[in-house]
Amino acid sequence: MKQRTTLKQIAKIFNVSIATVSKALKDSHEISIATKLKIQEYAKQHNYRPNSIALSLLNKKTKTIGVIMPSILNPFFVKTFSGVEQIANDKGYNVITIVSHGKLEKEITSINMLENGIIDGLLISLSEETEAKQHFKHLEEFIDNAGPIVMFDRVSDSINTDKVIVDDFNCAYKATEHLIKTGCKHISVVSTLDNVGIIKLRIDGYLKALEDYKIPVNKKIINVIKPGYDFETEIKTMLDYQKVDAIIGLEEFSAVESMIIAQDRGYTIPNAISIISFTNSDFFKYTKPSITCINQHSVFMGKTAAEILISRIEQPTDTNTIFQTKTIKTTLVERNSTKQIANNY
Amino acid sequence: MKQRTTLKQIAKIFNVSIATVSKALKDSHEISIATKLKIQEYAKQHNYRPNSIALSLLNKKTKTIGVIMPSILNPFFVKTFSGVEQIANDKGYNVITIVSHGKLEKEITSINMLENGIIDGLLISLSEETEAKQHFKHLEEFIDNAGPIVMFDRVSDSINTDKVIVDDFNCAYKATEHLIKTGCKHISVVSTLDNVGIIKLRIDGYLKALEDYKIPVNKKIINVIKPGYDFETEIKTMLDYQKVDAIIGLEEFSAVESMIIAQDRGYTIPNAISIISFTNSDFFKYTKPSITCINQHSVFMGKTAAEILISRIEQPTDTNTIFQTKTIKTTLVERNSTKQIANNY
DNA sequence: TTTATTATGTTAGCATTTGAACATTTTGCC
DNA sequence: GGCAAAATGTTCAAATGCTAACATAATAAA
Repeated sequence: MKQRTTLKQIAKIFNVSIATVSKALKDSHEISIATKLKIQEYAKQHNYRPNSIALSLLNKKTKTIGVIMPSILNPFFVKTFSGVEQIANDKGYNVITIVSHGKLEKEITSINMLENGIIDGLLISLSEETEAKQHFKHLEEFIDNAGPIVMFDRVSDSINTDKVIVDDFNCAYKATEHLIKTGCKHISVVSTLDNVGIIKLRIDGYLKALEDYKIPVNKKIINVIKPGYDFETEIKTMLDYQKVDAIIGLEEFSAVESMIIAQDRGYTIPNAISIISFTNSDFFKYTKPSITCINQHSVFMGKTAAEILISRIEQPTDTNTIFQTKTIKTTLVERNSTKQIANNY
Repeated sequence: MKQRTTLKQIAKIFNVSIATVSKALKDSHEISIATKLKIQEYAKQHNYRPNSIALSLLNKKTKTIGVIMPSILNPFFVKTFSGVEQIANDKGYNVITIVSHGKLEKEITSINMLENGIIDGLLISLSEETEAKQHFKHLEEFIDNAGPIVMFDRVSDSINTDKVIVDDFNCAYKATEHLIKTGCKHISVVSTLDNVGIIKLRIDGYLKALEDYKIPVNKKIINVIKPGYDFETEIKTMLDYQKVDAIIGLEEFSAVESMIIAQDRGYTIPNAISIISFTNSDFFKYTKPSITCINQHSVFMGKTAAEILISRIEQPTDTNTIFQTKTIKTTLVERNSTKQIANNY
């Protein structure tokens, strides 16, 4: 790596001031054509590029945004990230990504690190622990010191920012309703995430559907598996001791794993047990049977969140801004892990 | 967002110079305890954080690295990225991610953008087009102007940098050998990527295994599907008109899709046709049958690449550095899409 | 001579660090 | 007690790379 070309250097070579070089490179009319030409020529040849760090210091804008997610090894977040990346790049922003691994501590230190002026704004999906402990001071601090935040998917009402969410209540309702219409009566819900707001919403939607269709609730088949418990054991026990004719998996892995366990125990899918999963993973096409799922349009969600954030950055708002919450509509993608809707509906 | 706290501000409040504040916050012995205390107290209360942009300008280090990948909607790259993110964060670096979508143009503009001093170094897996056109000027320029590059997975010998690769030749060899040992004789290779160096290496490894085991080569079942051709049609045609008893998929999707198509056409897996895939996607466990694959240890690859890059950044090398190429060992993960090894081996 | 016009330079500012310089106080010694 | 030397506390100035407002100089036209 050789010495980077700077205005100063060029100025020295042509025996002019730094300002002249700066203006010449901007093709300012103030500078004579001859001077401009030779300076531009030299700059091009030496591959001059204005130092963006210096520019950032000057403009107090870095054209960089941050994204904090609980996980990246998860199709939902990968797709969301992909949407964010696309929009950010289109609009000339760089994206700094941080994975919180569900840990509040990591979230705090990362946000503190990003609070020093490196990013113009932040996209965040809260870590499990953050939601469980309802700790949001770090977010408020960021907003105070660094710039706007847009929360997506795992959001909190306690923080006043823009939000992009999925209609979790409704889509859980729709999924449950769909299963009911295909003749299921003992519908289980399985999740590995506890204390996460969206999970509560989904379960509420599920309960509401049961209520509306006058199906009794069996709490033993609402299976939120806490950390430390073995997924397989829990599901096996449930299948052995409870009547279950459908499973709604609240995350990809819950759904596929449950299906495999059920198949191993001899249940046919979808006749003995139907399966619906949240999140549309590309791989659901390839399982046997392919898995019916709720498409949360995660790429679109990422795009939307990034768009909102960038517009907030570019046209900062006054103190009494009203923040918006955008809800992404979900769709049910019917595949072969659910039965056809019965005639009497 | 209120006004960010700066040294200047604090200095004004206590009627001291900026330097005093700076030193006080660094707990310098030059400053009296009383002054230090009140300044530190105030700084803490007002949540002062040194502006990293100003520091970057001063130190010519941003503690940020870039990662450019052809795709992010691909388990291999996601895992690699995850490894990179972990190491970078451990070492206090931020990661800026850019997806080239296989396009040279995107790669060039991104690298130019990152050449302005925003990042201290770059990790890159070349886009398909870059490899096809053998265009590397942008990379050389980056190295000249901005800092070290470490290439991973899709690398080029034309560029003198550190590299982290997979032993593509050997693992294709091993996969082919494994199939041969389980009794397969008509082994097809399927890929959707053309003009990518690693694909050539893999095919070479495959050919070498055939040669060593004296199995005749049938070029019609080496199926590199060019853009514009329909995957399904190509595979169907191959299965209908050629004798095939095994398929090696050079990327996840090639493998799963091929398996599904074969199953649809009535072939049993693994008895009629065996399947081996490159890259260990978590979902290969959940297909029926589960898919035997080559674990490329992508997370580890990402970690290794990040470690090399950061050490290059932190202890810059002289002009005549010898760069290293690290090869990640792969392992064959046997599942149910391949037969057991026959007795006579 | 005055006034534009054209080309270039000066300065301040963005936030920070750091070694040198300065001023003040304390200490030591005769 | 007086004075130099040492210690202490604080400020200055330069540096990072760049821009923008303002200033200056020289030339040409009125």
